[in-house]
Amino acid sequence: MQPVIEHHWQVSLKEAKAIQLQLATKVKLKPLAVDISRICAVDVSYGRFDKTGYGVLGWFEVIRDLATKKYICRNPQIYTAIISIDFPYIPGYLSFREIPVLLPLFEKLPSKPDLLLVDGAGIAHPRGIGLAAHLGVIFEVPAIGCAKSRLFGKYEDPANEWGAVTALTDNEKTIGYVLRSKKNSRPLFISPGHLINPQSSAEIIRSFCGKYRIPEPLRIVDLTSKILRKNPQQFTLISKTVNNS
DNA sequence: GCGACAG
DNA sequence: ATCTTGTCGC
Repeated sequence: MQPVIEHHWQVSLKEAKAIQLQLATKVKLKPLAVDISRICAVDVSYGRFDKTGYGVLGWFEVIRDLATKKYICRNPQIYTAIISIDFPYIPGYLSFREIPVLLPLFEKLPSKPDLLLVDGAGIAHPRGIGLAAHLGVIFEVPAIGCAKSRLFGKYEDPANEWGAVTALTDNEKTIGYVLRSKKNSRPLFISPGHLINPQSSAEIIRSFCGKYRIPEPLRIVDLTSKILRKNPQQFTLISKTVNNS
């Protein structure tokens, strides 16, 4: 799986902004059928003091439980890479920090997934192109952004009950949903990334949530990235581009 | 100028 | 994101 759209990653803030404005025009929102069968989830964790990025891409086969309407993940395939990150963390520019770490992982995928789940914003972003939207557009694949906190948009707190949702808006326009994926836990901020709409995004993420706040596929890659950071020697890396130390 | 601010 | 022990709620 190769990007359909290529651009430089080592850019200035100004160039990064220009790239985002250009890519934002390519985002397409549309309903997505819920009978997805192959999905990907990605996440990146960081080194304590150095600029090391620990990227994880999980490939899962999913089936939907007819009774509970929840998705169940099967045959997980985990891809990992350890790559030096040079772009700083600047709210609104997370893509330029994390995507370079994930690119070598996507290269190894035999085919496109039906859906990509991302730990970050979709279109609920100052320029409408958060990490999930950026990935969706350059790979031309349906994507959903599932962030643990708000980056952009207005909302009211959803009721403190599993599954409660409220709209995430921008000038009265719904750009995503705030979902209480677990009682007594902070809600999730869901927004479409590409080739899906706000409603489908929230429905699908909700169907991936069980007893934990984070939906299963994202929780698995998140936990894996932390294990990778602590114990990299137990993994077969797709790529390793970092200073020896 | 001040506050907000995914990971 | 990362650091970090106990502790409150389900």
